[in-house]
Amino acid sequence: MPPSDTTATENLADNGTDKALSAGAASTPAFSPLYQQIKDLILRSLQAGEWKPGEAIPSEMELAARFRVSQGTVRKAIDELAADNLVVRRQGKGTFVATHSEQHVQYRFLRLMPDTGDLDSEGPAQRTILECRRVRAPADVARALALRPGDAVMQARRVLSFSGVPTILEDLWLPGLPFKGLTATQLAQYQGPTYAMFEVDFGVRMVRAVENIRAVLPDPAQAQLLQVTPATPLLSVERVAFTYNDAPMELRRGLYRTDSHHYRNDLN
Amino acid sequence: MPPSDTTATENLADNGTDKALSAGAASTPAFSPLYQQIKDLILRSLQAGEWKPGEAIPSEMELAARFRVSQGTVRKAIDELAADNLVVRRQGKGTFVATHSEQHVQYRFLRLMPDTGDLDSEGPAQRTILECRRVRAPADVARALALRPGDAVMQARRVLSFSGVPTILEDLWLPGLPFKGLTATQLAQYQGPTYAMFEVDFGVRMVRAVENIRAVLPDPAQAQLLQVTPATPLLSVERVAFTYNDAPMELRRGLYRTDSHHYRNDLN
DNA sequence: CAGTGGTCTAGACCACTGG
DNA sequence: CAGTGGTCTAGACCACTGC
Repeated sequence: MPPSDTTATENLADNGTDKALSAGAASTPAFSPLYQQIKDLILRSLQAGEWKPGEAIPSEMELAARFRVSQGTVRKAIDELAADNLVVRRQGKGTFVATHSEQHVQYRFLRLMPDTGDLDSEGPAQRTILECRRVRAPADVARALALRPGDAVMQARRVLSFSGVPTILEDLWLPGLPFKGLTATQLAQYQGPTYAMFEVDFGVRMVRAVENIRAVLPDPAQAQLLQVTPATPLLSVERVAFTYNDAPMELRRGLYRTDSHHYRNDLN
Repeated sequence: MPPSDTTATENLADNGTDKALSAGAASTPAFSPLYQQIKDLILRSLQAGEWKPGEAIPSEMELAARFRVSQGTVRKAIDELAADNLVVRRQGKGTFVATHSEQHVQYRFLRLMPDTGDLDSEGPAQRTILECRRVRAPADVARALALRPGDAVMQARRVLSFSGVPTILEDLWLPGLPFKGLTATQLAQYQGPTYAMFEVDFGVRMVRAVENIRAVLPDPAQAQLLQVTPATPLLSVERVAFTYNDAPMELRRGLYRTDSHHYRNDLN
């Protein structure tokens, strides 16, 4: 138990009778339930890498003991973390840090589906890396990644093909510091989702993302790479992916062919 | 309390000691926790219209008494209904049947956002109804709506404009029986979301939807209605909306201009 | 079998709403 | 003030996993 943990728990109730529900500092009038504080503490540990993706976090009883709260309170905290896909519960086994590897759906963020057939009846996508280099961030990229214009970023371009048909042309932009040393070989060779490779090789876990979608026409170069005519309408999908803390960690600009695939979205 | 309610509760635990967690019939080996059974019962009441959209459902204590379970079990059932957006909890007031009227976000299912500015800084969309008539369902429409080809359906076509700019061209297909009597006037005059009108005038509440998105070029007629050239790429958004029971109740084919708007999607 | 998460209960108290 | 949902606890038991 690191000393930072002790500091962090000081604001919590230290027995079952007198509760300290409000945050310790008098400057924060905001009420925060205990389970939320517990959730934040666990979140901080996840962020700090106390448990790696795929590993089990301590059992509910252990966490309850550590934070001096009841199991039910820890349970509610973990319930929310599970709802946020940060953690996965497995009855009889434990609670595990979510990972983009070994996920029941192989591509958690890819919403492109073949028009006929199931999820990945096409098998895995073939990746062709066209480019991977270190460059200075253009203004728009810098803004999206919360960097200063001119900061170093890794930029990669690749084509994903399904059943031999080039279907997705993507440009990836990654902040230079955490992704220092990224190579085309890495992008090409890694088996499994690219985000899984980011976890393993760079310790960066993507937690959520936002996509902005438009219909566009490709320029001649893009058309050639996707083997379509410049008059073929394509889906432009601009994605910003975030780690913990809502820190943007990737800007991805994709062009999707939708002649035999479609972008699927479930609205609740 | 209708007599059907008594029948429905017979399978539940009738005191705190001996639980009857599994479904009553021996033919169902599936284990179902009590709170799930409660959830299903409440769901059935919602479906049956025991409480109308916007109305309060009974308090947790009342429901606990009615079903002979603890408040905590009812709470967990309602929590899931709230997570599914079927019900809205308001502390100090009660739990209310969700409705497309008076919703904090006015267009729950419309993901098109202006490139600049906030949600509805543009004000409400102007609706132009081009068509509204009773027709026989083509094969593809019938399939989407779980009808037989040739069954009667209502078909409507409209243009939505933002700040005077025609932006969305939509074709709506609705099953003829529940939507008998739908008129263009109704579609044009109703203040608020169309789905709110469906609740009020037809008792049909849309609960979830699925959208399939592609990039397409408009045919000449479509281009003219949206005031774009036939070479302008557009988003094709095909939506199927469902009521309770996952019964499809609407097929909507939309063409979205994305020159000053974009389709936004949050990935978790 | 012990250990994990999952369900259920009963009771206490808190925060918010409205009369 | 009474009534609502929201939090927290303590303890019991169930279902699942793996040794």
